[in-house]
Amino acid sequence: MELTPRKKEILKVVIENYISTAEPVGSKAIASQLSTKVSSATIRNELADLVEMGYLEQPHTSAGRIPSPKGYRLYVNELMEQRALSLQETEEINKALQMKMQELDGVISKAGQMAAALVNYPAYAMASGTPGLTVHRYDLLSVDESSFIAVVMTEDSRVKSRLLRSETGVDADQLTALAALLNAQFTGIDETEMNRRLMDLSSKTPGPLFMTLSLTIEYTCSVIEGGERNKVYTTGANNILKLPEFRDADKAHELMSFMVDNTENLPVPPAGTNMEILIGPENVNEALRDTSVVVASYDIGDNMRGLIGVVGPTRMDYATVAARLSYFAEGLTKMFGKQDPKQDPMLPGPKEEQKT
Amino acid sequence: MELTPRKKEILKVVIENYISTAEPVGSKAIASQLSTKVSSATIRNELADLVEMGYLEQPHTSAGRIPSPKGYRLYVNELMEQRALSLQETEEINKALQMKMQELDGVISKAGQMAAALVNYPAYAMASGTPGLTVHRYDLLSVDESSFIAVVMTEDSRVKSRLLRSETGVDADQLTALAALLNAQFTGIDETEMNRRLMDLSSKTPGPLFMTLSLTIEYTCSVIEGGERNKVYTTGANNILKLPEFRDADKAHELMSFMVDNTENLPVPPAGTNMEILIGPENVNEALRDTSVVVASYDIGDNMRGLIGVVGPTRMDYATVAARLSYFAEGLTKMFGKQDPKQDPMLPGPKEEQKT
DNA sequence: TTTAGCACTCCTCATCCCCGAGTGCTAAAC
DNA sequence: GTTTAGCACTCGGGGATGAGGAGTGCTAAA
Repeated sequence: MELTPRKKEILKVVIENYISTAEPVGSKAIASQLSTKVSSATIRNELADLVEMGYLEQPHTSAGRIPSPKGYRLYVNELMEQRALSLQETEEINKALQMKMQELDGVISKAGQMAAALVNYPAYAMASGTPGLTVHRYDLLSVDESSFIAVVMTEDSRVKSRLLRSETGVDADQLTALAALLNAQFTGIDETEMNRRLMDLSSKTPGPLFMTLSLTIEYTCSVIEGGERNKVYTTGANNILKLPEFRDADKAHELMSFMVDNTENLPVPPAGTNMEILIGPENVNEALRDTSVVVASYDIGDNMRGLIGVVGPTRMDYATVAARLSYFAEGLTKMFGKQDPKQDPMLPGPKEEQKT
Repeated sequence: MELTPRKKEILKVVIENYISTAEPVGSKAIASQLSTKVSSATIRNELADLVEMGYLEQPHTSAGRIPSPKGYRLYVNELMEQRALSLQETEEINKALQMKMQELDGVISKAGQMAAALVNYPAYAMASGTPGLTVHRYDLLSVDESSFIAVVMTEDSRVKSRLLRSETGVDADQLTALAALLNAQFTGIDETEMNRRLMDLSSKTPGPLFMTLSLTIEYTCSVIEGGERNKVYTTGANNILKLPEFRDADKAHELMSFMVDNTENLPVPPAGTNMEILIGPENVNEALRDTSVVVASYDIGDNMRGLIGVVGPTRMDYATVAARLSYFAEGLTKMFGKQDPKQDPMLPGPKEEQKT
């Protein structure tokens, strides 16, 4: 059977009605919204065909039709009109983008929060890429006979520091020597290599100094391994409680628990694309098979990508969500990109405001 | 009318039954659980008195009794037995306490998460105290002709750093001079005073250098003002969906939204106490009047206090929650306190593990 | 003061039935 | 061949009804 233009139009009307009302759509209602005027009986014939073809479903014999995942997929791929954002919407998003995002630590979770607020669905945010971050430079600052400050600057120009305490004591000269050693031998390498070299040095270095060295390396490892990357932030989970499909507390609880616990299993868009929409069963995760996910990515610096995803019912307003999310992600990319290339892309220009 | 011991015992039985079942408790059920054997009719007489005195309520004439807030209050103050934690429970909490809490940034939210997991209710966490944090020491490290690293150590020994970029360029000598100036004139003072002194210097300092100076001060202000203090973290909100009183999605949504949005209005225990229990209408916040809140505090360093609060139905298991929360808070206090006093209390001992 | 007995209340749950929206099918019209 | 009107049918939603049962209050006796 063929998918005539009229069938497509009917499908579109059904989906858009269902998106806004969450209730099965009947033939009469469709007839009144169609561009060409036909009777409801004609629509019914078409609807029967669409059900047969798998684009629509019927909750029971005498109910209207609701879209199937296949129907949503066609809608998203072909029928959905690129929704133009209203001036008000763009302004709202721009305002959100102007939020001071000072440190990378914080940007990602903030982005998730704003995405959730933007679309009124739960959102998650994470960073991906740069699995092997390395250290670019070390500084050790003497504080007193037993403490010093370790300052570590990573390859991607983030700076982290911590007060460390050596039980054996360290003086300023030792720290200078140690910093030289670190900068010479412990830059540009990954964690395993660091530990290997540390082992090598264990015999050649005086005990107290080695203590201090390994302390610093230990801290360094925590910096390059930890941080915001790998972490997933979820927000706006409360939004799902407003949706009729989650009025059942058990369902809502299931999804929420999944989102906060199984953070590793959330969908990630394929490399090279900026946005992906996963509809219902297209999700690999069992817990998401009744929901849809829209994920957008933005660029942070050279080798790192931020991800913002939105989770909602399959009846999600794809056009609006996709439009807002992609505009927002583009804004984020621009925000990171527009910085002076010599400057660390993760840091704001000097003019930026400071208040939190 | 007098509150006889038997009345108290009955009240206690009613409350404990209601806590575990969430259903009105009848006279027969009470009779079977009382220490002295009396008939249900006797209980009914007593119940009628307790209702009259305001300790119990009756949903409708022929239902059992449920506790009123006044009843819960009496229970919490007098009747509730200090619940001893089982070995398993203490072990569980101890395990949670061993989680690596490396930086103050993170400890507070982590504490909230663990509290939520511990009691299966939504929890919030925040820090209070030290409104006027000041800077103890500055270091400026030259990176290239236009960038440098600012390292700021606060009075409470936290160290923060950031790569800054001066449009006008700075060399190492200038940075040294600037650092000396900062350490001489910008330590131990609060934000307003900082800005005042900065103003004073604006005319006396060469333009480019002043740019760099104000940039650094700007960053410093963001450090001492921002950070984890003042922020409130909420977690475990999904827990309420398991409770029968929140099966109604609207109620659950109302509470959840309140907890994520109105974070400033969450209850704080009065100074000088370690724990407070607020029952139903005792909460000032409108949105919390049907819920109870248990808040415990722990000490972080000298002039700072961490807060963990748990929100649940008035039918909350006060004995267990209070016991776990206070044990947990004590553990946190100890964890911060046991550190070498010379060492920054917010940082782990050198032996601590590093993996995240 | 306590207890047994009893009538009464009121919620819960299951059943039933009506109503209406919507369908599928058929036969006529275009 | 396609569209339309007509009509019988289906099925869920919602209100009415009634039995069952847990629990109460009251009274009178122990």
